[in-house]
Amino acid sequence: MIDKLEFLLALAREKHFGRAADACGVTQPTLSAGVKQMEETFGVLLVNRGSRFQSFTAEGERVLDWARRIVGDTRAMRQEVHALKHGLAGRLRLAAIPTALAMVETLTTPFRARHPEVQFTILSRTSIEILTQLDNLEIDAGLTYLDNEPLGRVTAIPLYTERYRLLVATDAPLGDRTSVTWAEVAKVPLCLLTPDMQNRRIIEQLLRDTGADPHITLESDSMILLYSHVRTGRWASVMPARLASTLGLMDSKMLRAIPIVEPEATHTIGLVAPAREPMTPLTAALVMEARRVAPLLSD
Amino acid sequence: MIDKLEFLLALAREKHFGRAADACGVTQPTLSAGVKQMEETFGVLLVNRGSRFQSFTAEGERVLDWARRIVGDTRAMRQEVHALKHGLAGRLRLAAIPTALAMVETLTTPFRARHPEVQFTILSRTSIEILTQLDNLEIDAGLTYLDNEPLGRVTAIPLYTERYRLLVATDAPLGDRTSVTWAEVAKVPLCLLTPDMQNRRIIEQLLRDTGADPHITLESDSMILLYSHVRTGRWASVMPARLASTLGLMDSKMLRAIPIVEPEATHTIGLVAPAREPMTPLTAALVMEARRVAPLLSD
DNA sequence: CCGGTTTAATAGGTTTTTTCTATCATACGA
DNA sequence: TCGTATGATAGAAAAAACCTATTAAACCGG
Repeated sequence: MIDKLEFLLALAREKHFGRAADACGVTQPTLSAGVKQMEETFGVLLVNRGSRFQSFTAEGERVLDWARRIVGDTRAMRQEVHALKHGLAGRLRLAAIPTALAMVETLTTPFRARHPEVQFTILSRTSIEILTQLDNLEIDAGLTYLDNEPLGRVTAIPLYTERYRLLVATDAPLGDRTSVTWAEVAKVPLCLLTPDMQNRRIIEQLLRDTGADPHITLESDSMILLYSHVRTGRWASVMPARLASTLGLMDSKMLRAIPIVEPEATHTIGLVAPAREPMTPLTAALVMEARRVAPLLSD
Repeated sequence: MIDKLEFLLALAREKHFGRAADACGVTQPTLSAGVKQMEETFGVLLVNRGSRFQSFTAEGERVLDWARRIVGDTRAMRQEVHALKHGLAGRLRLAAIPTALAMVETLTTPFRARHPEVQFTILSRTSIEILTQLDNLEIDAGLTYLDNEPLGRVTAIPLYTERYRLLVATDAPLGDRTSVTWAEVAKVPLCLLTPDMQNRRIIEQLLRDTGADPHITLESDSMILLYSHVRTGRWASVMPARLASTLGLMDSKMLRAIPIVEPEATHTIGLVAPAREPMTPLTAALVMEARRVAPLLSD
């Protein structure tokens, strides 16, 4: 039964019988049969199919909701029993927005010191992807904006506030300033994250609020790529202060991270975990670590 | 997997492999194998066995907790999907303390008018049994005291307050009074519920508070039996006012239900359902009915 | 201390269920 | 219209679940 519910979850995220079957480590006929069997026991169609996967029926969506809960609880149970016997162990699957990637370390380092048997998988994802994957049990927790877009059913622990800096080569325009305004930033060629990133949307909004038409001449989903382009002196970028200092840019002679004012915008970044009671032991431990670390990060 | 969890739940309430197997509709070796298999997949012993069932291990108790939740959610899922397709149907399993049995009708009658496909099973149980069976998913809801002993993790909907009456034959001692005190009640031969019933403990406490040593010369777990003994005129009993009126005693010339004062004690009786979110559709509907009915029952 | 009883584990065999491979039917796109 | 992608179906093989019968161990009353 629980295996069948996992089939349904896989189908929900892959929207494709074959790929869902792969994800579950079974063949496509096995998954098809599993779904069909659930439909027979419930006496209700769960999936609208034409010649391919189309969508879930209303009943299917409800079952999906329950499946998320039941599968999640089952995993939590396994993990908890294992932790009782062998201590906290296993793999924590995290996802973070690109601008938060550099600070994940402030969470993972003390966590690992406390629980050496725990392994991590950390992915760079958009804020929307983080929330979806959280819902679908694909990750255990995420690091994303808490105050900008609706979060859904999650537990949120604020970690720090993002303040924005103009990242620019020392010898480039504006490179010698101690502070700049958003209006000034809008006039220089910028490289930013791609528009599917919330950070990009935030910054673009701030730029447009000045009435200007910003020149975003390069975009990427990688902060490293942006960073390397700024080093050429031909682009500037905007990034959170904490990210800039973590990267050690403050020490560099070539690059500067200049506070951007008017307005001095801030956004809260924090840990989000599924709002389940009780949480899996690993997630609970991570949340506890986040609460411990948060005061050390506040400005 | 879920079947195995059901095995564990059955074992928890039967404390006996053979009886648990019977309850699950399988043979004893099947249940034994199921439990052993769980122990192997978890890598942990769940049950302490000597030559017979002894107890659950710490890990076993945790798994049991999860099992209650997961099995409950699975049933709720089935029920919900069925309700989506065919409307609210199925069997609602209730338990009520004996003194509340006569008023269950005020809940079931309007409920059945609204949902004709729903069937009921209603058992007479002690307040403690009700809470245990609620935990073990053996019943969907119960009717019991809300204000006297600790309830645990339940949703409680107050329905009415119990006030006490001396049930006595018209020609017996005290039979002609318009009100009596607890001290007077303590002096006549009484028949009451057995001491495992909370109602008995409440009344005995009230009697002892007067300093007297009450004569409880007959006890039973059946209100009907008590009632038939009072009719002989050789015993009196104490019962809630609402029960007395529901039984139509007020109309009878032979029996009277006389208010007991000093003090005029009251206890709240209500519906209790597992504090699960979301509830099964049947339980949710019953809770809604209880909320609807409650104002009509208040004095 | 000794047979009888209760209780759960084990062995062996049967049935049921699950899963796989291979193939087919259908729709979609170029 | 033909090639491709997708999911259903059929049939066989493998795995599992389950049952009956039996055994081993503890408990109990005399």
